[in-house]
Amino acid sequence: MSPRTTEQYEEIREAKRKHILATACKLFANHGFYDTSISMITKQAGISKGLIYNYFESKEQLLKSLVFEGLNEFHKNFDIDHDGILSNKEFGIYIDNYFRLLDKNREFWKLYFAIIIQPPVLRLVEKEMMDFSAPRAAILFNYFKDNNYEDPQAEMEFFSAILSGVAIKYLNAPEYFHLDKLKKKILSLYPNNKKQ
Amino acid sequence: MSPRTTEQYEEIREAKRKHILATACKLFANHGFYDTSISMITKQAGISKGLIYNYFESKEQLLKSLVFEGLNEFHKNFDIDHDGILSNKEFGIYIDNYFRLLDKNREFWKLYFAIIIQPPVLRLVEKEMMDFSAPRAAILFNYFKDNNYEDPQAEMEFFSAILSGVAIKYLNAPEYFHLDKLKKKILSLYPNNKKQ
Amino acid sequence: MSPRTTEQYEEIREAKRKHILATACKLFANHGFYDTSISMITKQAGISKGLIYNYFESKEQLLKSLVFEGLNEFHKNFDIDHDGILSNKEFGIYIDNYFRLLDKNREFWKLYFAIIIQPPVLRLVEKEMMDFSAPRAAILFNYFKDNNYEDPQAEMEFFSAILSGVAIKYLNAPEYFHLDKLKKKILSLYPNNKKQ
Amino acid sequence: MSPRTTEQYEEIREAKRKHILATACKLFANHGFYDTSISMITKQAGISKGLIYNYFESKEQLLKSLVFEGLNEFHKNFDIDHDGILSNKEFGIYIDNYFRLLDKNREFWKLYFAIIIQPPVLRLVEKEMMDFSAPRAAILFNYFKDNNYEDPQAEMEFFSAILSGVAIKYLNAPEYFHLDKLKKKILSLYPNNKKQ
DNA sequence: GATGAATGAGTCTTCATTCAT
DNA sequence: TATGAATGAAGACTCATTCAT
Repeated sequence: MSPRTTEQYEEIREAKRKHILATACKLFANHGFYDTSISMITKQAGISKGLIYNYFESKEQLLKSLVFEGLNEFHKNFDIDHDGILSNKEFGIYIDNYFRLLDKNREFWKLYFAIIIQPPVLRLVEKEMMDFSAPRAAILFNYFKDNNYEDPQAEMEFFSAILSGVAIKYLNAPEYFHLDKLKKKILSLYPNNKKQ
Repeated sequence: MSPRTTEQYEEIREAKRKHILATACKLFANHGFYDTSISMITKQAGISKGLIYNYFESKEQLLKSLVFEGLNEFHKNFDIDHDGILSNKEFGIYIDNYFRLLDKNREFWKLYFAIIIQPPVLRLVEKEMMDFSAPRAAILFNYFKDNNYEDPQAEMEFFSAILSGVAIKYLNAPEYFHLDKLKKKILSLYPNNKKQ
Repeated sequence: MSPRTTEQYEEIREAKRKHILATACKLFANHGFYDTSISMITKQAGISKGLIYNYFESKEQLLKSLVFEGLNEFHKNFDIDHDGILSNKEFGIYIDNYFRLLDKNREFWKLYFAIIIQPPVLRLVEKEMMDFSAPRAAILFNYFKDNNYEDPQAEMEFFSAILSGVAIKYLNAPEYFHLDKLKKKILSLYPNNKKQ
Repeated sequence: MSPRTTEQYEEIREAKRKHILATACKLFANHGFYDTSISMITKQAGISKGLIYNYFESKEQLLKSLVFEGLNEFHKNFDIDHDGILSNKEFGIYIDNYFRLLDKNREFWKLYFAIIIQPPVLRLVEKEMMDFSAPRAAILFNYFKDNNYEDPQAEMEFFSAILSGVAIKYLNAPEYFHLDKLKKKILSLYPNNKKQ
């Protein structure tokens, strides 16, 4: 058999990396960062304990990668044309996507909210978080300002709070909170994008 | 010398108990439950490591007491006359108190939200939490129903989500989120209590 | 009321001492020396934790007193006239008493055998034990020698072994081992004292 | 370099496991279960403190394994053909082996008797003990019954008591108790097997 | 790349003993 | 004499990480 090419190795490596990340995400989300041991992850992922350090420097780095790559994925759906301006259409799409991804990637978001609330874990990924949230906040501020809201800052804060609140409530008790109804309620508060 | 009287002992115990709880609350809130060791608490509280077990059965029990007594304190401000019905006035007072206590007991609420999002920690206090949230949800549902809201259930969920979202955002970045503006925004959504 | 006399105080003190010893004996026998804490003893005895140190120097000393005083009590029934010689009658009485006290003071004997088998506990009371067992062994040796047993030493060892074995088996499972039958069996091995 | 094969790992594990068991047996026998710390065992065995938990779930499990495997070893010498019936020959062999193994594995038997007498430790291994002693008692009962002893139950109890008593006395003071003489004495009580 | 045995610092918890009152 | 709060050393156990193979 001919030896594998470098690309093939890279592919295999990348696939295993993703596999480890996915396994860790599930476990972190359901057991918490501290109650998930490296052993649990490697056992669940079907690899040996030592191997994980071949892919990630440490447990902390694993978490960072997880959060960073997850947020990256999500960020693609915000300000789609990357012009720093949110059109009414983009605003509507954003809300749509928010709810869709919240439901689709429950585990990731559970992890995300657990992280931003737990100080010592947050510290680990603080920089990464800021890199995402700061520009997003600015863009939202401008959106409300451009749409002549009286107090765009307050509006932005309120809007962020609603989205976070809905997420937390839903993630915590998916059987009791109805995403579709909540989404409709939110959309009714921001009628602009309806006409779009 | 004769020994202290029972009352003297009880006073000492109660004072120290409160002192330990306050110390633990601060540390849990700022470092997280798992990153706060018993050693840290006792050192901070100025007592020996063993003594804490004279007051609390375990680290878990300490957390339970903390949550339970904190929620108890908070609960006093909801449905003040305990008739199971929320008048418009009580609804307004509730919002007032929510914001006031959120600011006043920031540490407790940081701890609270950290807990409800972290599965393994939540499990420890699940029962206590439920005993508080279930009746509260029911009363809110009735409030919206009695006030002829189209979908009281959705309204209740939405209202809960907003409150939680505001809390999380504020607790996470008090310097960036303006409680007074957010409160005004919320009140504007529920005009009934204005007229009261 | 007139103050108590010195003797009254002594009596009270002695009664409380005995009470503590009895409580400790029961607990040691049923839970083992290491699994019985000072707290357990004082709680069971209805006194405060500190008070026990007013009666016994330490947990170890408490054990020593327990064993020493118990053996002392038992020893009264051996070589009744203290002439260093065991008559056939005294031999028979000894066996009688052995079985009687084994049943009556089960707790003490459980403790006793637990002690002589557990090295670190034994070390604590080694001297006391030796002071009892050495002269007893000598007297038994002489008894078998005077009664013209072929190998008095072997006989003495065998006899001691039987008594210990019966005790251990019985104490361990009183419902399965029948003291009366075992006693009859032993007596049949040493017919001399029957004729007496 | 390629990793070790599964067999290599298993060999390493098994060897180390046996080494730990042997070390623990010696220490438990000489210091008692409670006075032997995990630290002592690992230090004596020349391994790190954590490693022992790679081989045994807990200190209790270590004890259980020790007792179970030791009794298993011993049991091989009882009712050799496993037909549930003890021939006179097997009875004699049993006594032979009992004395031989008592001397050879003194440490194990010290541990064994320390355990059956200490209630809290016994509780840990109760089931394992019963699984061994119950069938043995039954077989002995049948042996005495088949050999027309008047009261087979009493005989069985007596025989068990003697063996236990001899063991305890010998293990406690090997320099004072003469196994060979005691064995001869016992054999003289059960002459059947002499003719065999 | 892959394995899992090995390390050791750190965690929660217990408990005999002391001591101010 | 009597109380129980307080101490701190020591114990069992966990787990991220390393490393020989």
